[in-house]
Amino acid sequence: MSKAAQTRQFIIEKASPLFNIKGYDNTSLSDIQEATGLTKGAIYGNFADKNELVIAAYEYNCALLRTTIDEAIASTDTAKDALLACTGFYAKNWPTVFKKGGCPMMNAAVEADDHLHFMRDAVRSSMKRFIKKIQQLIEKGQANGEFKKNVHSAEYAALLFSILEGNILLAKIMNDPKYLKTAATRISRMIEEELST
Amino acid sequence: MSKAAQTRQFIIEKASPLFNIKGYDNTSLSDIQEATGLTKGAIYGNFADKNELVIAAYEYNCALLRTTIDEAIASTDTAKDALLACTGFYAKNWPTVFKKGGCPMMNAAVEADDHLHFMRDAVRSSMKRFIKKIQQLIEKGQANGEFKKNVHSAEYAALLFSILEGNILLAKIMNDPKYLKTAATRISRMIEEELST
DNA sequence: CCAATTATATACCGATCGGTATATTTTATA
DNA sequence: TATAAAATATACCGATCGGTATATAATTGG
Repeated sequence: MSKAAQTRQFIIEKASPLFNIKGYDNTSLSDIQEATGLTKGAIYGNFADKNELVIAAYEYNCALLRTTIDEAIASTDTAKDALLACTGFYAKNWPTVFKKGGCPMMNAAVEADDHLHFMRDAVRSSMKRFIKKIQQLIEKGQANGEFKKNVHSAEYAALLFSILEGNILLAKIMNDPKYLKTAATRISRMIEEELST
Repeated sequence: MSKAAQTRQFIIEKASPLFNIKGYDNTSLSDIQEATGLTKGAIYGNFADKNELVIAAYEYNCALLRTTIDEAIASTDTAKDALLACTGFYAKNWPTVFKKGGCPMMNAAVEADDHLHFMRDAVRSSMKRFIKKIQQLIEKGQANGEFKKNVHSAEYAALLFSILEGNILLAKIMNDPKYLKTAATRISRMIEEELST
């Protein structure tokens, strides 16, 4: 890896939590200078403009989330447990996630359709990807007989995702993780009563 | 109403949709000047600073939403229909709501815990108020025998709210109201199968 | 190890931000 | 209608924003 590539990665790693906590628009270049200890020369030598860094940082935030959730999924045996691990991730890791600014998709989503339109596609595809992951877990369960086959997997996945996000919103603004517990309990119940055979 | 009070109200009415669409932070004083046709003199003559206007506009956005939903509720007879009217509001009025920037509570919530901390209390209490409205509709149904009494009304109200908000988030970023329909269908089913006696 | 290249630092730019002091206009009152 | 008071317009302020041209330093290949 060339020196510049290293620096680029370093900038992304230092900037991404800032973006997720302070907001992509509200985080300034000087914030990033401070966090990295670098100057504008180094930053603009590695990114064409702030937007490029914003996108890269957002992708990094999502990738980090994905990796962690994939690990949780990997250590399960059944589709049901995998689904629980995936949807229960936020409830289980709330202090950590909260400290890092909450769900990157939700945070970016609001800014994206407010005014940072250039990142809307990135937000959309990361959300679709997440929902698709849930969908595939459902379908896996349907294929191996764990889950009922008459459930519309895509629609159901989106529903689970929205319950999750809605409760994250509440938990964050109220500063109370009890909402995440409610969400986890509800989803667990839905899996038990509506999905499981 | 004095001239200044009139102007103050006029500014709030013109600024509030802007804030909800562009974001409270991203909407500048010059945006507001343009929208009102007034100058900074008039604006700062009626508000101590931008924050005061932001709070006033947010309250106005919430009050508007509340009024419309209350009207929908008023034209119902049963607790069940009232609950459906309340939770189905966004699905029914999506084009209008969408054009106005979506749910004011969600929009403000993300900005509030990102960096506009001064409006966090306002967001919290408006959300609590909305959830309480749902809760009271549930309790009304429990009192008159429409709903089962073993449901935790407050918790259940928060759950319905989060399903609603989660789907609004999805609908907005994906620009697809189908998610709102899913939410409405799901909530309708929950009322039928879990609440109704 | 030296030169060419790449990467980073420095100093600056125009635009825009929220906010304010003051001048001017409009409103209300006597 | 004259005048005091209130409301609005104008012109400006310092700070900060993203971005860039250029100077300096670090890296790399021969």
